[in-house]
Amino acid sequence: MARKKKILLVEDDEMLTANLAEKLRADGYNVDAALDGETGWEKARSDSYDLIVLDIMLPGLDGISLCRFIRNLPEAAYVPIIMLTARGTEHDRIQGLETGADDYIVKPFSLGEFLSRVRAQMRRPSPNRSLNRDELASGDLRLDLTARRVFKRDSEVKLTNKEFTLLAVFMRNKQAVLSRDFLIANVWGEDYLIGESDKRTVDVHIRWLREKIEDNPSRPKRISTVRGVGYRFEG
Amino acid sequence: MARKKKILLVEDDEMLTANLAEKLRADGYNVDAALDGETGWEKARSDSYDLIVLDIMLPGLDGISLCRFIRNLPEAAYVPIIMLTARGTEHDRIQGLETGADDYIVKPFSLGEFLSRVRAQMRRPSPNRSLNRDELASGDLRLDLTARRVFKRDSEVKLTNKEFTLLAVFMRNKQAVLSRDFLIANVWGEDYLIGESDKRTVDVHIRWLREKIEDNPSRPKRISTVRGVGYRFEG
DNA sequence: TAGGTTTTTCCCAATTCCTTAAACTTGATT
DNA sequence: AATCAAGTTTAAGGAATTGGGAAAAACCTA
Repeated sequence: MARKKKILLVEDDEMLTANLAEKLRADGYNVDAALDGETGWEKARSDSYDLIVLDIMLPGLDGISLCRFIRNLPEAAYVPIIMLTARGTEHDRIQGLETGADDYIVKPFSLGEFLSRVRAQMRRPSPNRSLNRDELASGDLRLDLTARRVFKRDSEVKLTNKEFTLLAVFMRNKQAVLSRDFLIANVWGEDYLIGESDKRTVDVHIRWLREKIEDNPSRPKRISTVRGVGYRFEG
Repeated sequence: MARKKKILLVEDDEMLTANLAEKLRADGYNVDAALDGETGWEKARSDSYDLIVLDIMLPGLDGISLCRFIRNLPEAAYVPIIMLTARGTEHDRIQGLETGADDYIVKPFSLGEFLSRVRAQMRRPSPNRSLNRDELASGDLRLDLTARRVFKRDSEVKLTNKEFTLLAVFMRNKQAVLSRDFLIANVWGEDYLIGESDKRTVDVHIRWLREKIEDNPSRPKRISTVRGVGYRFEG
């Protein structure tokens, strides 16, 4: 039989938490609760959930920041998140959804409504399971080719288009020395006509990339240069 | 029919090992399991695998060290390695990822996810397979054309671009006496114009090369001089 | 279209590498 | 052993390559 789905509830109103938890358990879910933001963060990062319910107003770490943190965890980036808030103002709402919540419930709400939203999220064929995701990983770098996102250690690194493709080419050719010509052909395209002088643009992109993925950009460990030949991505 | 791909599984949780092995076998792989680091090491060095799955936390020899050892085996240096790590143990995790694993999976994970990551590694036709790597070896010298690296008795020797191509030319023409003209044509390029007198530059490069690859540079054993003709690389 | 981001170009400084020249060593030949 | 041709070694200048700053150009997006 299928494993029970696990839900994390982060809400500071104990009464409400108890009610919601009870309702969810009655519906067959496995529920974990946290009464403040920090505890919620601890749980979110150390266990894996199928859904996270976050109150926006929380003591300590607020729901919006927490949501953002969670979205930056490579392993939890795609967990569905439902936000709860007392205020239904346009502003909060937009902010909430922009940080990547999947749904938004305005207090007060009925248990019935709550449950049906939860079920909706569970039904949704979320991109959560990395089953069909096309990924490349190496060391503590992981890159999701489907979503074009890159994670270093535990947090997301924002790369531009060229940087991303460049990195992908490197990761598909670990350990190999790649010439500028090869990189241009594979990142810019075979047909990219280029004068000898413009190969320097490769160097510049390498620099931007190093800036973002190296721990110490001036002493690059991941992408090393092979003088006179090109660059090499170390495993 | 193609040979079954062989996977080595090093994980101390017997239950988990059994599950993973079963799943992998059902998917057509040949699975070998080890319940501790030492056994894993024995197997890794005495047999050849297409993929190795390592838990980080292991009794005795831990996964991180094991991974490092494997990466130092010349014949297994490029086997894809997937690490299994427990969530939350920030420190171990980061360390592990730097030793050159090709992917990592955070526990708890689903069997489906596990399998898809295994398949991803197997699918990869990258230079990770030692089979596809372009290598030249002779005695205790090994030179990896793809990565442009040279190893002398398992430790890397840093060569400059010219030195590297020079050595490659020698190793492709073992035992043959190569004239300076031949070397210039093959290392510097056919079109390299040079005054008769300046063939000395070849000698100078030979000298740097000897400095780096000979045990005793003043009594060269690998590259010997054939007076009046050129140089010869001894097997 | 304005404003921000991404991509490309350009230039200079730092560095590494290559060449050249010259002194020195070795080996062959007589 | 003396001589000469060929090879070796060292050091110094010069060439080539890369890194970093900055800004123009192209590209988006609101």
